[in-house]
Amino acid sequence: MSRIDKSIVSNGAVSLAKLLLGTFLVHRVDEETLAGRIIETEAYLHRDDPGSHSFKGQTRRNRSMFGRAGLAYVYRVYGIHVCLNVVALNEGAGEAVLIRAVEPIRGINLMKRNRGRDSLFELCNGPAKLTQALGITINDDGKDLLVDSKLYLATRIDNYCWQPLSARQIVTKTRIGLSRGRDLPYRFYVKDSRFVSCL
DNA sequence: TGCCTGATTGCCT
DNA sequence: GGCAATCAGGCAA
Repeated sequence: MSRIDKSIVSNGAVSLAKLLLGTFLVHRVDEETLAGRIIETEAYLHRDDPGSHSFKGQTRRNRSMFGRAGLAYVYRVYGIHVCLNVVALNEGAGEAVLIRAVEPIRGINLMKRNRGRDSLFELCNGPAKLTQALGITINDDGKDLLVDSKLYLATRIDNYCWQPLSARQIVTKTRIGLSRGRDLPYRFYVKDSRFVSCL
């Protein structure tokens, strides 16, 4: 088992958002392993980022976002969906990286059942789609993605192995769905991947 | 206490 | 392109 190293998540959110591209998100449920390759991320900072949940300070909802680097910050949005973040930098920094899209690698049949649809490209191409596909819930908020036995980040799975992407393999755009902070270039995705949430 | 909004998705026209 | 679903957090009163 090849976990993500602490030194990686100790980067700031912008740096971590790019480093996470190509790594693997793994969720073991019962006897099955659900896993995908991270294709699209967004960075959320603390001060100077009005689009971030942490911008106005710590609350009960965003408490995990101020936890130590590598924790999962899972929140409910629009009353229906949940989204998964990886906390960045260090405890108290209030920085995190939203996982927006994943390329399904393992457990695809279960993902299809969880999602109620069949197209490979519709399983994990959105922040709330991938949590649904991987069976991630609000109860996973605060779990340590570096050491948790069920939900964690990895640099290798099966024959797939992560190596950091070069700058020209990464596309930089503005973030999706924000009313504030929409001009900041904090969205990143793997160039030419068919698994992004949108272009 | 009440109102408004949202780091989304999917179905409708 | 429009819009409903659905509810907790945040803030005003």
